[in-house]
Amino acid sequence: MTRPGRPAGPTTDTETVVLTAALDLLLSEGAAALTAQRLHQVTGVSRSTVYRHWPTPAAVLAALIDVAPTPPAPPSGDLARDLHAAVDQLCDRLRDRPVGAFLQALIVAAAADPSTAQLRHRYVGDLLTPFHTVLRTAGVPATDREDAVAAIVSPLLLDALLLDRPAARTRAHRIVDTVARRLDPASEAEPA
Amino acid sequence: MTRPGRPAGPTTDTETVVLTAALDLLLSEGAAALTAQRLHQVTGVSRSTVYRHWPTPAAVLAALIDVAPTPPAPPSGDLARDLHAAVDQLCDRLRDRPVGAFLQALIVAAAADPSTAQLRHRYVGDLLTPFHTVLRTAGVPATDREDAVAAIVSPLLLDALLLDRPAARTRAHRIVDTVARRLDPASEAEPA
Amino acid sequence: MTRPGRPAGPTTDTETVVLTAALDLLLSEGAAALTAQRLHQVTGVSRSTVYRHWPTPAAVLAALIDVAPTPPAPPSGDLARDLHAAVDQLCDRLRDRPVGAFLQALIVAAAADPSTAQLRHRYVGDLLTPFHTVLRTAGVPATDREDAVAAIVSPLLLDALLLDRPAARTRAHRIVDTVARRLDPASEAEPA
Amino acid sequence: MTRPGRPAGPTTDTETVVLTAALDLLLSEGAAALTAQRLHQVTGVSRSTVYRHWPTPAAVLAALIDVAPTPPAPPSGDLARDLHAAVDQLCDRLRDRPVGAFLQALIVAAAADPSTAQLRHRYVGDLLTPFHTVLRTAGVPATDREDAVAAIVSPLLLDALLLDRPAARTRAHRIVDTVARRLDPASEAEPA
DNA sequence: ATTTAACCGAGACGGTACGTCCCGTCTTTAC
DNA sequence: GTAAAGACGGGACGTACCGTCTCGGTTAAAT
Repeated sequence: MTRPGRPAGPTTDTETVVLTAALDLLLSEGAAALTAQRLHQVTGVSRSTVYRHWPTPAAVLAALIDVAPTPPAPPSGDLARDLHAAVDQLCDRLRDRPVGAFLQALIVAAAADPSTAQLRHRYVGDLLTPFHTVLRTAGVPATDREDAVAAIVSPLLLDALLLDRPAARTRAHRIVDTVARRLDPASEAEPA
Repeated sequence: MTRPGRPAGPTTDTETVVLTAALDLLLSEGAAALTAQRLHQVTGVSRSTVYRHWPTPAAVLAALIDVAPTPPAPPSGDLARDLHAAVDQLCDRLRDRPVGAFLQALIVAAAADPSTAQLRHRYVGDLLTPFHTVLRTAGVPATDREDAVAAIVSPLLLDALLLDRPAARTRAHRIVDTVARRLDPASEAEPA
Repeated sequence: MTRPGRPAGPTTDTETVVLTAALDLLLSEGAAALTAQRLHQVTGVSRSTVYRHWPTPAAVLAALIDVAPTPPAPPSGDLARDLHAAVDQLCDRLRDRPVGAFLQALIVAAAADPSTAQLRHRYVGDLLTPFHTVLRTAGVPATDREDAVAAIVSPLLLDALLLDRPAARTRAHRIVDTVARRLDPASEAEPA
Repeated sequence: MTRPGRPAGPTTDTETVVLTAALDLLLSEGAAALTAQRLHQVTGVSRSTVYRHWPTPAAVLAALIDVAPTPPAPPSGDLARDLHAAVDQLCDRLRDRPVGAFLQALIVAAAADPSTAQLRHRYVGDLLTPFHTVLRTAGVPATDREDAVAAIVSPLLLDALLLDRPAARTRAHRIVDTVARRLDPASEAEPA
């Protein structure tokens, strides 16, 4: 990583600075704040520079999402325990990480730039992946898998997206119990 | 004590003209198009007049929602049949009526005007009401009711909101079957 | 064809109410405040009514000027005394009455409505009339009369119009002395 | 400690273009035309840019006045001749240059922005300066000086301001004769 | 007493200007 | 080659007036 030319200067990594501030902005002011103008005001980085790196607010959003990728899924155990673990992890991310803000931002961005839809689909897919993995590993057939994932995850996302309330973790665990009991009657798991 | 002069009230049917166009705009261009400017361009109604009637885009949205109220709930039968009916009705509304667009618009509007959240909560509540009614009539306890409604409705809303695909009607019916079988083992209803 | 209607004129004293308020407005806020809107706010008289009576702000101004006509000139005496009296009267009007405000208003109004110029010329003429009368009575020839009136009156108007300071009464009297001494060397009048 | 980047300063001659057009506008349409909107229509320069340079019409007016400064006073000779020269110069400026329009504009501007008064006082002062200089050089005491300047200049300004007629040059010269004869009886100058 | 028209109030409507803000592009300069 | 500074055109925004219009209520005069 040799930088040509410019010998002096602290060479602050502009992208890091801006993206960090962008994340703060997204969480504090919402998706509409991811503007070149706004980022300039917050970071001091010149407006021209911001435009050069990310020509559109959607690009900033995409960069943000790429920067904070989904952490690897839990190893594995039996069906019920793994589902509970995945629920806990998703609830944690909905609480601590900007997953909710990301989802809202992805909808808001699509209002101005329809091409964002693809990014949104990918992001939702990433959120669902752990659950699909667990169920597929347990040998659940595709249709049942779809239904189960939908019944478990959708309510959590809806809480964050439409009702502005923390993810109903215990309700999600109850639904997991129901699902697990139906798909794998042998295991009579207890809620976490 | 009647004061002289002409009583209040808009003489013309400006509101009708604008709201009709607003609905078209919302469906064709999304929530960001519900601007006074845009409505003026589309309807020919003066920008001042649009502002006079609805000072903010959120007001237009609210008026639109009030104009298209939830149709009355179905009469009643047994649990499974009523749930299936409610699912069908919701899927129809998601397909024919701008429920999906409304939901997206309500999120977009909240980005600029946080006071829209209340409107959004009310709207989602109205969507859930039929299901709650059916389950309460059948004597299902509150907690189970919450879980059931969440498991049934959330996936449908999420399809419209995040994945831009038509409501997965058959999956919803399968989930209704599961739920109904668990809550009311007597009925062994088949999917419609 | 005798109609049994009500063929009378304006019954109420709306005009009085509005014009009184208009005068106050002119003095307190300047010529730009003589708006139908503003008069409505101040008087409570409906905007429509104001428009009905005076279609344009210039009309209000004209009505105001007609309402406050120049009081009759002083009877007469010798040249110097009469000139001093006229100066005093003009200074009083510049101080107490809205002559200064009228002049400014007449210039401001002309910016929006060039037809006001005629009104302005008439008004200035009325202000000069007493001086011309006095000098003509004293037998001063036309050219000298013009010069004398200009030298005496113009500085007073300029103070009010351009320099926003009270009329320099004593200076005016000094100029009158100079003029009178030159035009009528017999009279060695003392300043008032 | 030179910071990187391009230093300030408008690259193009936008200001020249706009101010030239502004002068034309002032003379052809009056003070009320010195609007950002109007300047944009006339010059093609964007409205934003006009606002960026002169946030208020009064600023445009001030810039115009600064652009056309008073030319240097005449060298000097005896009292009467210098006064006649100053009168001629002022009459020329009232005829050729927009002094009359400036004065009207300064009054109109004050109607919307009282802070313009200061600018107006300064401008009138500049107009009077040559006369004061001449008289002071000739040793005329302060009070007489004030009277003389007022008697000579005020009629000229009033013609331009209130009566919309060309400056009465010959009358001004007659008044100068009278004044000079009184202040400096040695010189029995004839009108130029 | 009834008619009749002048007067007035309330306000909807289209239109225009205002001043502010943001956006995206560009050029020029400095490192 | 990258960053900073900022001028510029363009456009939307929300507000404020303006002038016109219609509608409805009141009232004073003339029959």
